[in-house]
Amino acid sequence: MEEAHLCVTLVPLFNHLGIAEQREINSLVTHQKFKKGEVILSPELSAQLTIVARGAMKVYQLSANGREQLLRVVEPGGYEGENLLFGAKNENLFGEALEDTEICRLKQSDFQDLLLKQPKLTLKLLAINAEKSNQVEQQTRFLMMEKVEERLATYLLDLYKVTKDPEVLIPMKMKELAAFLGTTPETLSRKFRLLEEEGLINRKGKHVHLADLEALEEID
DNA sequence: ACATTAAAAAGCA
DNA sequence: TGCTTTTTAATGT
Repeated sequence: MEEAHLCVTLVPLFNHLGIAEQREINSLVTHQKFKKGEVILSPELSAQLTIVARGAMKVYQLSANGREQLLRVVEPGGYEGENLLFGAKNENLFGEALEDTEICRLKQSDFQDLLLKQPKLTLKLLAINAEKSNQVEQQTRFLMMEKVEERLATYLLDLYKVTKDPEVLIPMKMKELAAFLGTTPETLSRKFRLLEEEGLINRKGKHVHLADLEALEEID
């Protein structure tokens, strides 16, 4: 029994169930390991529930020009693909391992059987999905803002609101932040420099000091 | 205003 | 050092 890998117990969706049910679910699940950079989810292989047990998976879609639009980062306990299980044919949805990552997959038919047997699961799924659509709202709120400057300022202020500290640390690579904000690393770099020249921020790599919070709020 | 392309500079293992 | 990430500059949409 080398598998200390009851990923079912890690997942909010399942971990409120009794041990017997968890065992049953776990027996339906297949485990996979991915190395950093490997593709976990692609449009063809996505008719299954994918759970992150360890590591992190970024979920993104490709826009017309082939640029990626990052949607979210799924961390241990999170999952992706539940809407696909109900028939929503999300075409260009991809998932990639940000680091060495362990994944559990549940087949569509098995998952549907589970929901029939465990009505509690259906409610839990609904609740967790509601939170998820909130995050999607936040993302579309970024894309509705016209200027990159504005999106960047809003992002920095969001980090500040979380920590209450004007010394902020960008938690991802600039390349990924650019994708998150819907722009390129080049433009992002220029906007950072612009804000620095205007005296609104100081930056040393990924450490950013928010010098003028009020002015950042007013960008638009 | 921003993207794209190319290339230099800076970081990191 | 050799590879990856970030920045700078020139040019295109």
